[in-house]
Formats: sequence, structure tokens, C-alpha cells
Amino acid sequence: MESGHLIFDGSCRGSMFFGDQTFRGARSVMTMEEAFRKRPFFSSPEELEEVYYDEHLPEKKRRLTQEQVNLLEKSFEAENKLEPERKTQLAKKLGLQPRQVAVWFQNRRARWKTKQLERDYDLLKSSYDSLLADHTNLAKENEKLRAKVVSLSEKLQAQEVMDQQTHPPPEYVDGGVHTSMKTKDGLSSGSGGSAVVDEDSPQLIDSGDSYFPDDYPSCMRPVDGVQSEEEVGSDDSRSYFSDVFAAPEQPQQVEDEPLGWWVWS
DNA sequence: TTGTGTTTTATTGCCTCC
DNA sequence: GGAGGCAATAAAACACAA
Repeated sequence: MESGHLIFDGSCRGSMFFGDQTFRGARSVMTMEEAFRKRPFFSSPEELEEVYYDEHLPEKKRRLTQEQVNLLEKSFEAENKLEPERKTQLAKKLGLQPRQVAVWFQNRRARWKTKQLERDYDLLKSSYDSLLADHTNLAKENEKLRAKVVSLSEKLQAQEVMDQQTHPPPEYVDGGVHTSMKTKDGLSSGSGGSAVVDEDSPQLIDSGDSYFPDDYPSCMRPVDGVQSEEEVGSDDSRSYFSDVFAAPEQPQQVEDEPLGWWVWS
């Protein structure tokens, strides 16, 4: 260990390499020749000057020369981890402390990692951008198709309405007739359809004039028929009245529910 | 010349492995 | 427990615009 030069070796950590008072105090002024003898690796005057400056003023943090960096880079490319033997060899070759070589590799690995992260980020970003463009295009396409579906649905509905107007369902056409018949039936069965009403108001039965023509033979008066109607009407009297009273309100239901217009509730 | 941002060298503390 | 790696950080060196 040279006095004032090797404060620590590769295995020693925590010692100050530059700026340490003990180190400074141990320093001795070095001639250019001494510097050259210590570092035969450098041949150019500029490098020698740097070495001299480095050795002469060790408290100043000096950057490595281009040759040193080149060799370190080559070594790093070959293997980015530093075994102790290689570290020692490199340090000897470069005229550096093994610790300096180790530190350089450590910092170089950190730089490589940062660059690698940037590359990965760029890769991911371009991939993301590509996916985003695809997604945007698909969303536009989807929107177009949705608009088409809405348009076609509206056309289909309009066509169905037209079809219903030009060719109404048979039950709807008969509806008017049926309704009037029902009204007639309603009158007959409404007065006579309810057995309770008939029993409670025999006058109505007696005044069946309204139902049977006056000129009908009394023998022809269909008392049984009325009774049968009453019996029949009693079963569906409620639905009948509901038909009569609900009928005017049904058309809306017809429009809304094509199948529901005949389903009386 | 100087202020400021970036790069490089080195240290420190923590962690893992043997 | 020592050696070595890594992340965070300090500080010197450097680049560059105003």
C-alpha cells in the first residue's frame, strides 16, 4: 500500500478516498516523472498531465480518462459483474484502485439499468399507443354499427305500423262489430246476465220488451235462452263489462303491445 | 462570467449470500 | 460476520445558454 495513494483496497469500505485529512496529510508532492512511472498505461502528454494533476491534487475528484473509460466499457460489455481477480487485474492495468474499478462497475450497472428502463418504457409506450389507436378505431366502428342498428330498428317499427294500418288483424276489424254485438249482448246479459240482478229486479225481466220485440209471441220468449244467457253471462259478466268499459281505452295498448291488444286484463 | 442542469465519481446504509 | 450488490445521495466536473 503506497503512502498517500492506497487508503483502502477493494475489500475496504467506508474510507474516504478524496478529501480525507489523513490522506491529504500523508500526501507528498509528486513529479511528472513519478506520475508517469506509476501509470505507464498513459502515453500522451495530456494524459500524463492529467495523471500528474490527479496524483498531485488527490483531494479533487478527477474524472477517468477516455482510455480508462474505454477499457472499462469493453470489460463491462464482456461481463457486467466484476470478479475479484478481474477487478485486481483491471485496477493494475488502469492504474486505479480496485475500489475505484468496483465503484465504476457499480455506477455503470446503475446507468445501464436506467437506460434499460427507458428502453422498456419506450417499448411499452409504443405498444400502448398502437393498442390505443386500435381501440379508438374499433370504438368508432362500434358507434357506426350502433347507429345503423338504431336506424334499422326505427325503419322496422315504422314498417310494422304501416302493415297494421293497411292489413289490420282480423280481430281488430271485427272489434267494432264484435264490440257492438257485445254491447247488445251486454244490454241483454247486462240486465239479464246477472242472476243476482235478475232475481233482485224481476221487473227488468218482465220488461223484457226492450230485448224481445213486442210482436214476438210470448210463447217464443226465450226464457230459457235468457236463463242460459244469464248462466253464460254470469260466468263472464265481469269480463264483458270490462270489455265494454275498457274497450275505448284499449287502442293504446294495441299500439304498445301488438300481441296484447286482445289480451284483456 | 455565471447560473443552472446534467453527468460522473464516490459514499452510506441496508440487504443477501456464504 | 465479512464480502459484495444495490438504491439513494452527495459533490465535483462538465456543458451550455443568457
